[in-house]
Amino acid sequence: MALEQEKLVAIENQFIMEWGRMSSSWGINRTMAQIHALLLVTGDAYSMDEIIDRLGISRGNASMSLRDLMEWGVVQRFRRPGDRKDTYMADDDMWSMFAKVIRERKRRELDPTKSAIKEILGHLPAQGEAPESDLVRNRFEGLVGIFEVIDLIYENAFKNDDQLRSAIDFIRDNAKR
Amino acid sequence: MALEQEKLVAIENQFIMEWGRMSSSWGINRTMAQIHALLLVTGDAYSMDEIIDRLGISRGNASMSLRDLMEWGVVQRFRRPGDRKDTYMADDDMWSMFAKVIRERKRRELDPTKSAIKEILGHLPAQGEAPESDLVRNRFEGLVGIFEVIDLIYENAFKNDDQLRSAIDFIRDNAKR
DNA sequence: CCGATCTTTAAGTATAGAATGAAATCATTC
DNA sequence: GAATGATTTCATTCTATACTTAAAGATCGG
Repeated sequence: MALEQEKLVAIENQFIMEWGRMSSSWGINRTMAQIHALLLVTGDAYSMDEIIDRLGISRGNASMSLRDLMEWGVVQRFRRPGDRKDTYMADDDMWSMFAKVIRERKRRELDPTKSAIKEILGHLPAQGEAPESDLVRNRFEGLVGIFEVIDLIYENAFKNDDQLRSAIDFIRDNAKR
Repeated sequence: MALEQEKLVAIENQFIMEWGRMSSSWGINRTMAQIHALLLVTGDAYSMDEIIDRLGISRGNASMSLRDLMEWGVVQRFRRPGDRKDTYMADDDMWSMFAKVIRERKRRELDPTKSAIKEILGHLPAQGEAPESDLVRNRFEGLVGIFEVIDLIYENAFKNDDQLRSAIDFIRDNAKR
C-alpha cells in the first residue's frame, strides 16, 4: 500500500514535469503549469506549504504563481473555519479549465495585438490615395481578418462553458459523417 | 515621395516589433516572427543581407531563423538565374500561413505531450484495480479527451488549406444566424 | 489590539534560450 | 580548379525572465 502510494506519486510527478515542459513552450510560466498540473491531476486541496514541498519551489514563487492561477480562474482558494492556512484547489472540470486558459490568453496576448494592428493600419494612407502603400494595406487587412475570425471562434466556442460543450459536440457529430 | 516611403517603412517597422512581441509571448522565437512579419506585410522578396540590415540582426541568427521558417513552410527561398544571392519570400496567403503555423506547432509541441500522457496513463493500475489511483486515472483520461478533441478540430480545420477555408466559412455562416 | 501565522513584495540571482561572430562549408563564376 | 562570394555552423556571449530570499505586510484567533 505504501509502495503503491509511492508509485502513484511518481507517476503524478512525471505528468507534472511533462505538463510544465509543454506549457513553457507555449509561453506559460513553468511553475504555474506545474502547480496547476498537481492540483488538476490529483484533485486534492493543497496548502501552500504542501505545494512548496512537493514541487521544491520557493514560497515567493508559489505565492505569485497561485495568485496568477486564481486570476485566470482555474484555481480557487479556500479556508476552513477555525483554520489559519489557506488551501488551493483546481477546477475539477477539465473543459472548463481549458476554456478559461484560452479566454485568458486571448484577452491578454491577442486582443492587444489586434488593437495595435488596427491602430497601425489607421496611420496608413487611405485605399487608393498612395499607390505604394496599397499592397501593405491589403496585407494588414488580411491580418485583421485573421483576428476577426479568432474573435468569431471565441464568441462561438470559448465565451462560456456551455458554448464550448456544444461546439465540441457539434464537431464530434460532424466528424462522424 | 521619399518622405512617404520613409513613413511607410516606419509603419512597417512598428508592426514588425509588435508581431515579434506577441509571438514571443506564445513561445515563438522573436527573430523568426520579425523576419516573417517583414516578408509578410511588405510582400517583397528580400536577400539575407537586406533582412540583416532592416532588422539589425546577425548573419547567424538570420540564417537559422530563415531555415526554421522554411521548415515550417511559411517562407520560400528563390534564386534568380545568374544570381549569387538567395532571396526569401513569404506565402502571400495569410490563411495558409496561419494554418501552417498551427499545424507545425501542434506536431512539435502538442503531439509529443499527448503521447507522453498516454504513456504515463499506461503505467497506472487498471480501472478498479487500485481504488486510490482511480481518481487520478479519471483526470488523466479527461486530459486525453482534450487532446482528442484538438485532434478532431485539427482534422476538420487545419489539415489543409481547403478545410481551413470551409471551416471558416461555416463559422461565419453560423455566426450570422 | 497583540502576537502568531501566513502571504506578498521587491531586490538580487540564476538559468534557459536567443543572438553573435568567426571559422568552415558550400556554390558559382571565370 | 582556384578565387570569390554566400551561407551555415557552433562555441561563446548575452539577455529576458523565472526564481529565490528576506523583510514587510495582512489576517485572524485570542
